[in-house]
Amino acid sequence: MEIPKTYDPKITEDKWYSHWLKHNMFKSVPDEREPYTIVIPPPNVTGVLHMGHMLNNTIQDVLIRKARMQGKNACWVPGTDHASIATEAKVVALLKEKGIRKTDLSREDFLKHAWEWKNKYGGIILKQLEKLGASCDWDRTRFTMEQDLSDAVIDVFIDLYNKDKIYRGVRMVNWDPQGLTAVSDEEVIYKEVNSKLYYVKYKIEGADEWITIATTRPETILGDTAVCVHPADERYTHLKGKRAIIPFVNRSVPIIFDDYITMEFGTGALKVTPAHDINDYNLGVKHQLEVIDTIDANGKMSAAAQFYVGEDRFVIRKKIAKDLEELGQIVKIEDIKNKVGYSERTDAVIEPKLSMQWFLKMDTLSKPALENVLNGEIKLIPDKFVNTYKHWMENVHDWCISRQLWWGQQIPAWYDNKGNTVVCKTKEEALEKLKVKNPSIKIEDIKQDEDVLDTWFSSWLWPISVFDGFKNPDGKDINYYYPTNDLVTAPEILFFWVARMIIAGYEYRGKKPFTNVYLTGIVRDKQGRKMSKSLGNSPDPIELIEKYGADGVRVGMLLCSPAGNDLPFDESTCEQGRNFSNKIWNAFRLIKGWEVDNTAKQPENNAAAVQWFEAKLNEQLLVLADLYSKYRMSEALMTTYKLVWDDFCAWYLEMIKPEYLDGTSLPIDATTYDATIILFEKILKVLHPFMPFVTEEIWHLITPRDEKDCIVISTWPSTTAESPSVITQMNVAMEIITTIRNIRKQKNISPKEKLTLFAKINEDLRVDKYNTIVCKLGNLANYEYVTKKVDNAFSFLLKQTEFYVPLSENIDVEAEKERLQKDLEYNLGFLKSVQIKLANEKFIANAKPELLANERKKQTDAEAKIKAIEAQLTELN
RNA sequence: GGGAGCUUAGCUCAGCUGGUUCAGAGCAUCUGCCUUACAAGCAGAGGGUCACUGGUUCGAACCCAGUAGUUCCCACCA
Repeated sequence: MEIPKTYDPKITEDKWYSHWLKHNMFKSVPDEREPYTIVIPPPNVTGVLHMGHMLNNTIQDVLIRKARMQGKNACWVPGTDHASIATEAKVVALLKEKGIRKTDLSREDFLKHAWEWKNKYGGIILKQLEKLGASCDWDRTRFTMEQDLSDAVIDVFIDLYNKDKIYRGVRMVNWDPQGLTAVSDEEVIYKEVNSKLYYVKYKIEGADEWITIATTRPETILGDTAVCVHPADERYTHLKGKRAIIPFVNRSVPIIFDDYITMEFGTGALKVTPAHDINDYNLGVKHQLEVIDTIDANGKMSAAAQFYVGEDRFVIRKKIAKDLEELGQIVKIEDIKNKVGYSERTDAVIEPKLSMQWFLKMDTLSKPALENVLNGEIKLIPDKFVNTYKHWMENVHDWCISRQLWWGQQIPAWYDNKGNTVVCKTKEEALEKLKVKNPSIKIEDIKQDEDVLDTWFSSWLWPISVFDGFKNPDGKDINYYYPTNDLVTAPEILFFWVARMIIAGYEYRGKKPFTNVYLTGIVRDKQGRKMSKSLGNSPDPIELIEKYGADGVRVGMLLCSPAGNDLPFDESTCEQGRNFSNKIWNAFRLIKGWEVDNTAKQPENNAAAVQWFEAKLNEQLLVLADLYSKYRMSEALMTTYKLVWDDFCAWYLEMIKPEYLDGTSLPIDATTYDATIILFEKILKVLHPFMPFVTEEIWHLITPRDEKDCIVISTWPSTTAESPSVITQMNVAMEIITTIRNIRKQKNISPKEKLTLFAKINEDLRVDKYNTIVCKLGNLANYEYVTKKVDNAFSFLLKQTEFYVPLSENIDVEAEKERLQKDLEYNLGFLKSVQIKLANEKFIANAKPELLANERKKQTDAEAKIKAIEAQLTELN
């Protein structure tokens, strides 16, 4: 059979993925083995795969595949998040296209549309993960709004309410005027923007005097209920007890004094709008100011504003400034930079707004979550994030958990017609409970709270709820898989999600939810910008897979992604990944093409090569184990890459490759061939977590196998004791080969021209079994030992052995001398530096004994080498 | 405003508790090869005052201080 020259991912990827699924190779059920568990950070159900997911899920897949091969019961739980605000916004937009307004629909009808949408499009992202090769146990796919998970959310809410950790109250919250809901502090992103600072003068009541305030938000003037200055500010002390007149509305408001004011800012006088600024609100509470809510939920001026009613606050900002100017009340306008909060989900400017919301008290809940990260029970990788985590957890605010949306878990709070509230699961229960306070109540009088819970209030339970830990707290699954092992996620959601999962884990299982948190970097473009849909700078991962193959893209992503460092993504690394797939493919093609001689005895050089590569592989497996244990994924990949490309392909295969005679290939002896197959299969296994498809394809082509005998469930190669001498001996042979190649290059000798090599070597240093290898890879006709110098030959020195390569052309004696002289100087310098060290009493006194011994050895080695060079030089003269 | 991190070759990064003349890897570059596994390849080579300044030390890319640049997190300055 003719094997194609290049590896074609298109004909292998779908084939193997469905094969794996067909044979349930990703499936996990509890058994006697040690579990290894990862729960996926559930992507938004509205999402499509982006580069961040690619990175994230590639890492998870590498970890899970490796664990599976190491004999653990690997379980990767996939799923999606209902993402209430994002999904609701999407459905609202979709309905709008059809000419339907959300307000025209009942809650039930809207939810019907939303579920329809979810059922139709909600699975896209999971399908895309299959393209990447993600080895999730798809039978365990969960959705944060499916029945069991929603039940868990509601139970937890009720439980926390009963524990007095949840309360309801009117607070200043972050209002998203586009999403029409409150959002939590964490969902507000502050950006620095260019603004204008308007200096506006207010008339002092009953006096021919004005006070000038400075504001960036003139549109809130209509809601002003005071002017505030610092008590120590002498400019304003005479205004004690006076009142100011608010423009347009002509409202008389008190001038109050509070040391909250920064006298240096603006004019030192602040307009106070308790309804639309958190600081002003606090001042209002303190000084018992009236609260006038002049901006409605949509960010438009409300009736209470009296003027500009129904117009957008930003339109009004300009208009009001112009109108004030006409009134002669604008003193000046300055350009300033300030920070404005934007909604994480809708990117609308956040409006501080007073409203009735539900909150979760975080102070005591967060304690164990902080402790157990600080004491290393839960590890953050890289650990620099511990600081950030600590800071957040120590300053954590109460969590606003209610959202004015329909898509999500509706808050299980029930109200009667007399202002009574109960929290419980069903309306019927609520009726019973309310009857206590309100005996005449009928079920029709009971209304459920309209709000739903923050999405994160469901996803913080994810590691428990995916295993039915709430429905069945003593169940087999939860007890077996929980705590999970590794969580792989982006640092952006460390507080949103990771911290809260830890809190929930301790609160509801009394145990951590996971042991290691691997925080990936953020994928950026070449200019360092974050990849995002709005910037359009993110390549489509699926297109990349089409172009380079899933294995190529996986390698490309991982090559440049140390934990926690941002990843400047460049498509060229995917190209490197694709080339690597091809390299492996061609190694297979070479081996597969050999003719095997079952009777031939294994030549000594082949035995040496096999022995060497076994040692090398063993050595690198130990390196890999160490790197994996430290979650150094890109280094583990690079180590694998070099092992395969350099050691296996460039050296080992070249060493044992049968020679060609008269246009036909000689057969290879069966011993070497069999050993090579075994080694190659080990190589494939080591590669498999990174490159599942190409390795599976070759796995089946290199050896005929049962269809159930897949590399996915093969066993990770074991290691033995190290044999460093084999490696160092071969290193010498390799060095000789490289030097000969170097000489060819320098002297312009064709690689085809056979050379002869003479070595003036000590008997005890000779290891003859490598000589044939040297001859083969150096393309030598002869390799002979001599006892004295060879004339008219290029010479070089390795490990105190002189080598000579006789050349047809005459040796340029002067050039040789010069080269040797340089070499001599280098070694003299080196010797000197060692001698200085050894002459230093303090060094002798302080250095570790093994270091000292090493230095002494260096000294004798250098001396010997110098002698050898000097001898060569005198011979030349 | 507070805090954390980063700065090593053209690019992306290693360099563990200071100790080989210590400055490394991959990619890119350059040179020579269409050598029957692979030009998506082979062989070879060149590239860096380890951001800057000072200190500690027998010895500093590594420890300390300061400076500059840069990234991120937190915070209610109108």
